[in-house]
Amino acid sequence: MSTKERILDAAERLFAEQGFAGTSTRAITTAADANLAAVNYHFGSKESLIDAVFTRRLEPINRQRLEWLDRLEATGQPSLEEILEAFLAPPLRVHQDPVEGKSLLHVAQMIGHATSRPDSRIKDRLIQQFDTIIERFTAALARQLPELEPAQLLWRFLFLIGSMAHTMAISQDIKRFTRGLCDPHDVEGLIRTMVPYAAAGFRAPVAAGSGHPK
Amino acid sequence: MSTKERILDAAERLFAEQGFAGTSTRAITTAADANLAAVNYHFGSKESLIDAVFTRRLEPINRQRLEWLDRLEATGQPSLEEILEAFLAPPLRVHQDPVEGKSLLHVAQMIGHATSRPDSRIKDRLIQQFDTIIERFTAALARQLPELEPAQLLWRFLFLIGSMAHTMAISQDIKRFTRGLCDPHDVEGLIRTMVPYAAAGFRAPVAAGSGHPK
DNA sequence: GTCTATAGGTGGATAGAC
DNA sequence: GTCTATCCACCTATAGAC
Repeated sequence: MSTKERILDAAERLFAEQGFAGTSTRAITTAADANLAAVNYHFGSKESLIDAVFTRRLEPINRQRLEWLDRLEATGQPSLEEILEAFLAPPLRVHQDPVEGKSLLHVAQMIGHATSRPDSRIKDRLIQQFDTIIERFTAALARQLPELEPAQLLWRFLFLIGSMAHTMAISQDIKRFTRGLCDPHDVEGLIRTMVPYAAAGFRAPVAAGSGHPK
Repeated sequence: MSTKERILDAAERLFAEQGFAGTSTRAITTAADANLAAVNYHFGSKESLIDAVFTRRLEPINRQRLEWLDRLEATGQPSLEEILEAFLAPPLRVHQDPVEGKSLLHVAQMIGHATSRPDSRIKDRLIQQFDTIIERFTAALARQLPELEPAQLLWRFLFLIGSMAHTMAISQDIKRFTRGLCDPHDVEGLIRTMVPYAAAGFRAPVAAGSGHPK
């Protein structure tokens, strides 16, 4: 494996475990069995390395989501459940993959670090990676739920993202939290749990006055 | 205002904005207009300061949740919507309060920082603050939904926590994300949106095989 | 591409005067 | 309780040999 790849792997793990500020390039190069100067040689700076770590994992997942949605829409109007599955399954499946699983756990934790920090350039560039995804999926959901006001649909989409992101970020604590009742490694079961939960939420009648005080 | 309080206020804001490792005690004491040695004098260490910042805000909110649930249960079996409101309204209301609002936004972001870091003592002590809450509310939900398997109920409770935590953590980006359609400052509207969404999710029929592969 | 060496800076924590 | 002064470990980044 090349030095560049070893650095990406080590950085991914350490950034997830300790945050960006909490991880020194020294720690990364040591863990990667590379020289201290290698980060700057291969990536230019610590910040560019962070971007590279994100892009390597997110690009394939978001491509999969869009291809899945493309396939669904090519054969007519997809159901609400199908749209939700196209959104949830790609990240959750990678998340659980025995080979790549840890990598996406780490990325989920890194996203937690980045989104928790309100004003960082890291976060801005991260959000760009999701622009197309948000646009395509909200459009598909709106076609399936024409009665739902746009603001309500967006709120519910945010709730869905929160459920997914939170589940992934704390997956290693879920067993302890639930005293072993919930098994985060059973991803197909998790998908079959999350899709109906979210679908029912999206179909719920709007309470009087929600989000439209005037 | 005492030096101790000024340090807590400054630390809360800076930890939220920049994470724990990204915030130096120097930055905190400068922002608090206090002496560099004051953090160690009043709190002993940076880590104990982090704990103090969390406890100051979380303790009253979790007390409010439990009192609300106590009142509900004193007058019979509360409805699913009432239980969810008792769980969601206290943090969301503080979150939006003109005086204390920023403080809880900061705590939400700090929770994001802490939960994103898998192995920290900070996270362990943070989780303890929620032990009673989780126990009492899952029990109340289970009484209201006796047909739902315990594992399914816990999954759905995790989804709810994710929706709430995520909404609070990114509240300052919601306007931008939704092109102004969703207004995170309309908390009563948000509560009236989130409660029916989650209630419908909790009541959704369980898909075949979810969470019980064997 | 990889190494050593080092510059130049910031970190948490403390000692001891007031 | 608050201050100054200081210790020393650690940080990112770069220069320059190989």
